[in-house]
Amino acid sequence: MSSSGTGTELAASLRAVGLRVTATRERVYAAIARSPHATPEALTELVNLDEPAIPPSSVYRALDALEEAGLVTHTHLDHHAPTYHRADHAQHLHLVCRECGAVTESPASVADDLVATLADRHGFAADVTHMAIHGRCAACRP
Amino acid sequence: MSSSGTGTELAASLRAVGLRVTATRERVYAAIARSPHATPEALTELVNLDEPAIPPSSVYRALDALEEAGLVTHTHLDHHAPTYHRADHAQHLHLVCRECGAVTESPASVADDLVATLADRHGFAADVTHMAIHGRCAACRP
DNA sequence: CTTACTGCAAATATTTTGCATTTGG
DNA sequence: CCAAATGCAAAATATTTGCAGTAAG
Repeated sequence: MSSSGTGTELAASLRAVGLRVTATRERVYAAIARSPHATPEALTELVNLDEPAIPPSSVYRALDALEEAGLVTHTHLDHHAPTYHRADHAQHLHLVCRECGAVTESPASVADDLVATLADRHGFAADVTHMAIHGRCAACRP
Repeated sequence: MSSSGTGTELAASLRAVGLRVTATRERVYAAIARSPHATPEALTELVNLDEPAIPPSSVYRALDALEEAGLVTHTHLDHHAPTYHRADHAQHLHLVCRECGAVTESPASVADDLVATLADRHGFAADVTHMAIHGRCAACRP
């Protein structure tokens, strides 16, 4: 049980949807695990601390593959910035400070009431796992 | 009180922050009022049903100006799509269907509990007005 | 008048795609 | 082996910017 069996899960999840296990996908997945809330650009940089370098286009394709395998999800925390995180670490909401940009996490359960209300009133099945809430964090409040 | 004095409010809000009142800004603002949740691209198209045509770059600049004047706000409902709405019509959340893309609105008050909880547990002042919730709408559920 | 705004076109930034080559299963 | 994935470079998309002319105040 060296490193929580993550490598094995990655292989299994990819194969389960008919995708291959490649070095590129392993490296991108490892980078996401190391750096939650990272953008594709940031992940490219992070991944390329090691060689051989992986071009941005391949990072994008790896992200698609990982997402298709259900290993990662992405959220749009701000403008041009999809951020990726591991699916098994996704049960939280993102509190994005409009002031300093800090991203805090909160357990998804705080939104249970809201989810129930939306299901009730609109028949809408909300996935709060993908939710970003903007506002002002404790540190940036007067 | 013909049309709720909107034209006057626009002029006043722009001037209040030292911006000028121009035909471009009036037309873009009118388009937003007519079509909530529209992207810059959609607004450009809508605005250009009348002539003279306004180029995209000017629409972007008008949106910036209107936002700076506090007349409109924008939200990111999905990938490359900031959507604009009038600030005085913004007290709602956006329920975005991942299936069909439909955007439903729900009064912001349904999130009151959540807002209170986040303030309580994280000292985070959430602005649910800018919140998009992804999921599946009633029509797209089995 | 004076400075901000606009239109146009070119520049940026970001993500996607075609295709020959490599590699996983 | 065969199909899928990669690397590279070029294309597509979205947004920003420089500048000279126009118009708001």
